[in-house]
Amino acid sequence: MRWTQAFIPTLKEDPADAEVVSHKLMVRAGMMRKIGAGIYTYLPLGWRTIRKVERIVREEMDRAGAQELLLPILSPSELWRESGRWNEYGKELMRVKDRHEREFALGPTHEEVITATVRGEVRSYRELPLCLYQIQTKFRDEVRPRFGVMRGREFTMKDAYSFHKDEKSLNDYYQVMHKAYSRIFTRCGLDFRAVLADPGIMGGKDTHEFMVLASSGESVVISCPDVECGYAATTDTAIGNPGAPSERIQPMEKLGEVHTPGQKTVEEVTAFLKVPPEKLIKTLVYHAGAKRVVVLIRGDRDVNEAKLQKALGAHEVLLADEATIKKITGAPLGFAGPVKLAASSGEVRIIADKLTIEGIRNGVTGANKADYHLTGVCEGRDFHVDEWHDLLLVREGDKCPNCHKTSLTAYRGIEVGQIFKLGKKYSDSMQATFSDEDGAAKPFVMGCYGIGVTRTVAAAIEQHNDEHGIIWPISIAPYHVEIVPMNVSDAGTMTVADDLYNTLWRNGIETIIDDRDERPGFKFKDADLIGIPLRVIVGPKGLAQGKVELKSRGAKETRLLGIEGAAEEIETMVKKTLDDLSVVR
RNA sequence: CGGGGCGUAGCGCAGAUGGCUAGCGCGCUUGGUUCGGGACCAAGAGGUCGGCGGUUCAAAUCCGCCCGCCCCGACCA
Repeated sequence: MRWTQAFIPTLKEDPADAEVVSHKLMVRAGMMRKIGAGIYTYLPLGWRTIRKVERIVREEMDRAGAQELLLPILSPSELWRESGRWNEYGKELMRVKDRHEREFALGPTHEEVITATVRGEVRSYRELPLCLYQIQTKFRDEVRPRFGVMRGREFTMKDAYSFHKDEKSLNDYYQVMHKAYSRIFTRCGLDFRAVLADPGIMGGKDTHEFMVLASSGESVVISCPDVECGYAATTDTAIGNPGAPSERIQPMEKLGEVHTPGQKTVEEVTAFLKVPPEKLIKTLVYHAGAKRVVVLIRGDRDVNEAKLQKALGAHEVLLADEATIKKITGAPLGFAGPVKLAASSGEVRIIADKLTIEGIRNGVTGANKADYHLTGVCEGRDFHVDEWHDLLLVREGDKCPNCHKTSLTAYRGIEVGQIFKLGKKYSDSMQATFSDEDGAAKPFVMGCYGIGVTRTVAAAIEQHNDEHGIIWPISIAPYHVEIVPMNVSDAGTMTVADDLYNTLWRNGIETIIDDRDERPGFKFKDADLIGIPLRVIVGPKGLAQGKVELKSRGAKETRLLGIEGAAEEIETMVKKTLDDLSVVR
C-alpha cells in the first residue's frame, strides 16, 4: 500500500472520550472510529489486524478438527424460549420485532441456533464427535460499554460448538480446544494464562477463561506462584483456604453482653473491645430476589457476592438497607448477630462461610440490640447455621487451596477467550438427540468455545505499546514492513524505495510505503504510532554507502543493509519472526 | 440502573457575571521558504454553540424538558 492512496487518518492528540491505551491508540493510529457507544467502524488498518487474528483462529480451529460455518445473526424468539434463555438472558439480549410483531434476538452467542441446526441432521453416534465454528459479529446490550472495543455492544467473536456422545469424548475434546486456544494466543504474541472460571449464564460445569495479563483488565485473577501447582482462578471462583483459625481449639468462654455505644463497624468494635478482627463474626443481611438471608463471615474477610449468588441460586444479591436490617434483627445497622436471630424471624435463613465461621469459638458479634455486642460466642452452642457454603472472597496472600503451600498472588487480566463444558443443558431443553450404539435416543453432550476477536486486538495493544504508539507482534501487524523514503522528490531515493517495495510484495511480504511529501520527523512519528514491526529508511545517509537502514519498531538501533540484498534479508527476518511466534510453549 | 462529569469548526480546547462580526492550537486549501524525529511565513476556507421550548430589547451564556457521550459500582468474549 502506498500511503498517499491509503485511508489511514492518524491523530496527533488522544481522543477525548478514550481512557485506556488500546482505545486511544486504535483511534489515533487510524484503525477505527466510534459511531455510537460501544459501536465502531473498523478502518482499513484496523480491519487488516482483525483479519490477521481471524486467520490465526481459523488455522488453529481447523487444525483442531473444527469446521467453519456461518449461522444467522437474527434468530426467532421461539428458539430462545425453548432453551429458556428468552427470559433468562435478561436485558443484555438485543431484541427486535419484524413488521408482523414477531420477536427476534440479535445473536449474543449461538447455542440455540447451532443446536437447532444440528438436531435432526446428526442422527448417529457414528457422526460424533462434531465441532462447528463461525466468526461473526455478536450483539450484546451491555449495561455499560467501555474501553473502546474491549466491551462493545457489537463485536467480532469466534464461537465453536462441539457435540459428543458422552462425557469422556467431551473431556478429551476440551483438552484439544485448550491446546488450540493456547496456540492461538501464543501466535498472537500475547502473555496469557488459562484460569478456572465461573460458568455464568452459559450453564455447564468446567470452564476456563483465557486471560491476557494487563493492568487495565477488568477481571482479577488469583494464582499460585508455584509453577508445579499452577492453580489459577478468577476471584469469582477462587476457592477459599484461609487456614485453620486458632479459636477452634480454645476452651469455650461464657456468653457475655457488653455495652458498645455507637460502635458499628468491624474497625470500631475491634478498637473498642481491643480484640483482633478475626474474632468478629460479621453479620450481613442480603436481599436475594424476593427473599432475605443473613450471611455470616469472619470480621477480617469479605463476602464474595458471586459465590453467594450461586449458593442461593439467585439472579442478584444486594445488601439490605437499614430499614430491612432493623426489621430482621430488631437493631439498627451495626448490631446484627446470629444469636437468637433465626428463632425470632422464622423464614430468614442463616447462611455462613464454612471456612471462617464453622467451629468458631469465643467470637464477638452484635447483640441484635442497639449499642450492645456479645462476646464468647461459639458456633453450635450459641447459634445455629442453616446452610454452609464457601463464600469467601479470596485475596492475595491467602494460602493456595490446591497445594496448600504457597501464598496466592493477584493480577488483572483481560478475558479474551473462554471454553466451557456445556453438558446437556441445550440438548436436553431443545430435545437434540442421536442414536447411541444400543439404538437409544440420547441427548448430545456439548461443549462451547469462544474467542473475542476484536477484544484480542485491543489486548494485544495493551501489552505491546510505548509512549510513541503501538508495537505490533508481527503475526497480527497490519503490515510487516514500512518503507520510509526520506525525500520523495529525489528520484534516486524513490527508485530504491519503489524497487524494494515491489520486490517485497512479490515475495509475500506485506509492505506499506510512506510516499507522502512530508518531513522525515513527521513520517517517523506516524510510523511509531501505527507500529509496523520493521521499518526501512531510504535516505541520503545510507544511500551514500549503497545501503538502506533497517529498524525494528521496538528497538533503538538501526542496521545497514546493502541495497541489493535488502529484500531477501528482510524476507528472511519476517518469516523467522513469524515462525518464532508459532512455537507453543 | 444508581452516582459523577461533559456536549462550542474534522480533532483537542477556551469563552459561562447574558451584550457588538464566537475565539485559540492542530488539521485542511493556496503560494513561498524549509527538509534524518510531528518546520516556518503569508493569505484563505470551515460553526443551526447537541436538540426543542421558555425568560429577555438581547442567550453559547439563565431556566425546563429531551438526546448523545465519558467515568465509578452489580455482568461477560
